[in-house]
Amino acid sequence: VEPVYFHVDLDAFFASVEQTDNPDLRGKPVIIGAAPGHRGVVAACSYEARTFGVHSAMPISEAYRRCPQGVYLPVRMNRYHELSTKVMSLFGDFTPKVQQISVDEASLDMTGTERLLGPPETSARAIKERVRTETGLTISVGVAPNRYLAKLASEYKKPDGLYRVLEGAETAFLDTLELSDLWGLGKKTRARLQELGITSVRKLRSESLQDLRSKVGQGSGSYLYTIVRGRDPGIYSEERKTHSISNEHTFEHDTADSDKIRRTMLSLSHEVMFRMIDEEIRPKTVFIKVRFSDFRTTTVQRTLSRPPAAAEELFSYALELLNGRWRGEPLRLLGVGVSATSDTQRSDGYQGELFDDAPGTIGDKPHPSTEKRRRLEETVFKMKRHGNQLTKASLLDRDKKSEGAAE
DNA sequence: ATGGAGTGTCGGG
DNA sequence: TTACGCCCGACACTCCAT
Repeated sequence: VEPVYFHVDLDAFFASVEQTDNPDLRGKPVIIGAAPGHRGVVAACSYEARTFGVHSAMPISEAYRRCPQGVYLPVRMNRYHELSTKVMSLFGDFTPKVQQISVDEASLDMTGTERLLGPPETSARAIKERVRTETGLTISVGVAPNRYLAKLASEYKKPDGLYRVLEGAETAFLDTLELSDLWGLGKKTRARLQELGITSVRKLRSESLQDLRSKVGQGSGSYLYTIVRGRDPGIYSEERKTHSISNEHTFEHDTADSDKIRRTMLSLSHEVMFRMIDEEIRPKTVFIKVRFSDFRTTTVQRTLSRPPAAAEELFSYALELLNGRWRGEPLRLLGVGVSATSDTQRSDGYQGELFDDAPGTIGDKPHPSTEKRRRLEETVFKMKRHGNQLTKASLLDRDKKSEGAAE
């Protein structure tokens, strides 16, 4: 049986939810994110807003300049999560092989469903219709012989799109795209390729694996070589555990107030420790992140002999790291994090003790506030949506196998 | 050679 | 006077130890 994958993407998700929840907003430029006048960016915006040149990740101040008549709304992650769960469960009626990629995306293995559901175009239309009638939301569906191409296909006809890349038409499809349409090929790599005289997918495909690897690096070289041939680089491979947890904060105004900085550091540390315990991971490396007024950003890390056992302990290590790097200049951002580099951080029966017998454990603290729980849920969810992403290492291994002859 | 640690870069949701 | 969040994983590069 020929493999068939669907990539499903909810259109302008956050903004669409706001518009279906409040019909007054339909047809209007809706911008979700920080409030105008504050530091922050656009998390999502409606297609109406996009006609003003607004797009996600744009500084909110810039968005406001371009679209002062827009309706600016805060992120209501709980509500989006709710609808996301509903939509994801609908996909389960079409195939058991649903991989949620993020809050608004899923990759479906539809191989072998034809006998039951009809050809891919038919089942794709059925899914779109089902989501629309049950939630009022529109989705874009990409159909292809592998997950990577399905992802690109879902972008191809947005919004409310449906596009299929047939077997045998992979490279022809890719040749209709710009380099910037390729997932995993960002601005910097594009600039590097431009320097090398590579400005199209076709040209990129004409480069040898060896050249690509030497010019853009081993990992990226193999990756690019794979994707321009319409092969799956494995961006949605199965496994994936959390390796790091971090919490950072941009001050409303840059500050050199050491008391304020200490207090911020402490609350960031508490949040990180809370999530460490909640997710049952035991990372041994502590790091801090500092951003200065001029946007220069630096991280400092230190590996411990055992995981920090309490927020206060994490806080004291973080403070030490800060002292090594901060000379009293105003700070724009402060972050605290933990990561597990080498040895596994998998939860097992043994881990409880390390927390239990540590001094000042979180165990004798009161229950986290409702607000804190809510934020935790949001954060955990946001992190989980990254849980199915590409491991470039595994890609490299795959490549060494499949391209061994070329090496 | 190999691998850990530390720092920074890149790409993405 | 003026922008630029928050969080994640992978990787390059360097220094260092084995």
